[in-house]
Formats: sequence, C-alpha cells, structure tokens
Amino acid sequence: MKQTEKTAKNETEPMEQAILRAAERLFLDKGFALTSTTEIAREAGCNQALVHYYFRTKENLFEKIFEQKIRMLISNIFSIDREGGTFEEKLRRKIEAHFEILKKNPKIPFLVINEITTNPERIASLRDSIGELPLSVYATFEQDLQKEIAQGRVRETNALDLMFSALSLNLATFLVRPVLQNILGLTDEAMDGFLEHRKEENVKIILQSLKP
Amino acid sequence: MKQTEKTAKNETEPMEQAILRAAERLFLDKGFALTSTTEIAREAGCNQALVHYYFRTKENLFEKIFEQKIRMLISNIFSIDREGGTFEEKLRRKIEAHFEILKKNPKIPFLVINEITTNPERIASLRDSIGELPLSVYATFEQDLQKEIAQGRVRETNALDLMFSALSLNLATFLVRPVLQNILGLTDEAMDGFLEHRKEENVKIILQSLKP
DNA sequence: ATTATCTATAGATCTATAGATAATGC
DNA sequence: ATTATCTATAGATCTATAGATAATGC
Repeated sequence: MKQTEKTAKNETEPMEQAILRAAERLFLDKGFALTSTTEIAREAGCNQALVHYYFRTKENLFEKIFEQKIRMLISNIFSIDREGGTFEEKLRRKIEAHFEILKKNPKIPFLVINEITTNPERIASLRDSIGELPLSVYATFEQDLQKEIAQGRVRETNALDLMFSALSLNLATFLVRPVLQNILGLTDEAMDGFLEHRKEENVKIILQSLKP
Repeated sequence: MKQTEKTAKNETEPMEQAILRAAERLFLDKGFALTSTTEIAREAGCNQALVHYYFRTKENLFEKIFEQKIRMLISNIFSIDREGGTFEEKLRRKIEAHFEILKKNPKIPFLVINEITTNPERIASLRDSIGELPLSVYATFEQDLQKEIAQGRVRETNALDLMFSALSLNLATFLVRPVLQNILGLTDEAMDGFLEHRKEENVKIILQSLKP
C-alpha cells in the first residue's frame, strides 16, 4: 500500500537532512572553525564526501544554517504579541517573551557573536537575514514610549536605550550561563530555577528603571 | 660602558617576550583554536619551532596567557575603591570602574566565554585564577546592602542579584559591541560616544532599580 | 658548555574533488 | 539516465620534535 510505502520511506531520514541536523548541532556547539566536515559526516551517518556532494563547501553549509537560525530568532522576536494592556504590561510581556525565545535557543547569541567577532565578513549574512522589518516595529515602539513620557508615566529616555538595556540583561544571562554553571557547579535543575528567577528580575529592573 | 651595553640589549625585545606578546594579541583576537603557532611565530618574528622551544605546546602558551589575563582582570576589579561616601555613591563608582576595566580589556570577556563554552575543561584554569579573594569582598558587600535595606533606602534584594545585574549590563555592552558596530557601521569615535552614554545609562538603571 | 635559533620533517588533521559503484525513476 | 553514496587521494594546513648551527657566558 501507499501508506506503508510512505511510512517506510520516512523511517529513514533523507541523508541531506541528516547532514543539516548534524551540522546544526555541531556549529551551534562549537562554531564554524572547530567543526569539521568529517565530524558532521560521522554524526549524520555517512562519509565525508557526501557532505560536500550536497553542499559543495563547508562555508555554504554553515551559511545556510547560520542564516536560518538568525531568521528564526528574528521572526520569533517579531511575532511577540504587542497588543492589549497598558504600556507597562506590553513591555513586560515583550521582555518575558524575548527571554523565553533565548531559553529555547540559548546557543544562537553566542554563535552570532562568535562568528561576527572572529570573522567580520560574515556580517553580510547577518544583515541579509535581519532585513528591514525591524524598522517599523522600532518606530511603533518609539511612538508608544514617547506617548508614555509625554503623559509623565515614564522618565525621559528613548527606544534604543530601553531596548538595548532589556536585550543586554536577557542576553548576558545566557552568554554567561555556561561559565556560571561550570564555576558554581550547578545542576541543570538549579540552573533552571536561577533562570526563572532572573527572568522576573530582568523585567523588574527594566520597569523600575523607567519610573519618573 | 655598562650603560650602553644595557641599552643596546634592551633595544631588541627578548624573543620569548615577543612570542608572548604576539600570542596574547592573536589569542585575544581569535581564541585558541583559530590561532596557529606558525602565525604566532610570524608575528613575533621568529620561526615556528622557537615557539615550541620556549613553551613546548600551544596549550601551555595559551594557558599562561589565559590565566594571566583573568588574574589581571580580577585584580583590577578587586582594587576598585570601595571607601567613602554613601552606599549609592560607592555603588556608582564600582559600576563605573568595572565598565572602565572592561573598556580597557574589551576582548577578555569574549575570550573567557568562548573558551569555557567550546572547551569546558578549561574551567580549571579559570577556577585557579579566580581564587578565594572574591568571597570576602562579596560578604562585605552583602552586609552593606542589607544595612541599606534595613534602613529602608533600598528595596528588598540581595548581593548576588545586584551584582549579576550590574555585571550583565556592563558585559553585554562589550560582548555585543562588535556586532553592533559592524551592523550599524559606526566609526570608532561614534562607538566611543555610545559607550560613554551606556556607562551612564547602566549606572542609572541599577541605581533606579534599587529604589524602594 | 649552555642556551637560542634555525631547517627539515614526521604524523595528524582537514577540505575538496575525481572516479567507481549502487540505487532510483523513467 | 540520473541521483546518491562510497573509496581514494591531492594538496594544505598544523603541531611537535630531531638535529644542525649560531650566540653567549664562563
């Protein structure tokens, strides 16, 4: 039957996809330079030549994954609910949602910083992946913020600073986590508790810092 | 004369030191894996074998520099002036001094995170370099903080959270800087202005967040 | 003599490709 | 026929060491 045929086919993942999955894990773990196509092949369960058959160069394969990860992160960030409630409630939701996105993708910020720092040419990939979408969301946020300031509910500030501060608190949490976990010798559960607490703390700091 | 002899000698930097200097720059720029002893030799102005003659392995050379940099950073942090003025004034000075230390050593945080993340065994180097000093300073800070809270001048919180928040804001600024500078295409001067502004902003956020 | 420096090279990678063979779709 | 997969290998690294030669300190 068709049914069984299809099922049988899907039981074995297509090799191209297996290579992508292996590459994703390894690149996120160790970055471009420390990952070899030999290792990707081993993890995908094929020989090293096949990696090059599908993607020609390691660089190609990396860029595909790098851009896809950034796009995913960006699109997640832009799908954060921005409707309903007061400015403060919306801001809280945005910070929490940003934190949760990072929690689900804790290795992406390091990957981006790592690759841009050690190889600035990759900035092109990053620029392409980000696109123009941010500008409109940014403008709306700035308007909302200035309205709050005009009504005296928020101290004098601007959208860039506010976003930078909130992103900093969230990002640093995940960038520093491996060091902190290693040095304090925390279990994964203890680390989870710490993260939940920091999410709340980050929100509190930003909201408190906006008081007039 | 002795004088001239000495001067003549010191005009050419001893090769061992030249190797250390070259290694420091390259390791800070690109990390352990991306730096080759061949490149270190080229930059130091000798052949590659000499790097191994002095330090035997690339690993040895790296650890020497890694630990020295961390020790330097830690000792800088611990020489921050902690006397005089109100709790708030002292806290402001500490955050500013921490920011300035990072500004003078902007690549160290990334190096540490990079190396611990990609090679967790290096945590030992880090632990050794940090030592026990932090504990006493931490305890004193916690006492001071709790005194302020008891007197109602600061909201309920604790030293770990406060330090983590302040460090996060400062660290993230420098970790994200290369990405930000590249993506916005800022000149070095514009970046300097931005950094000065962020220093003030980070202080403001922390102080404001402590209000009861 | 001892220490510093060099040349040369072994042995391990690693990327990318050529060419052979197996599997698949008409 | 075309596409997927494999084996083998060229050519570039790179680290570490052996062994030769130059410089230095008694």
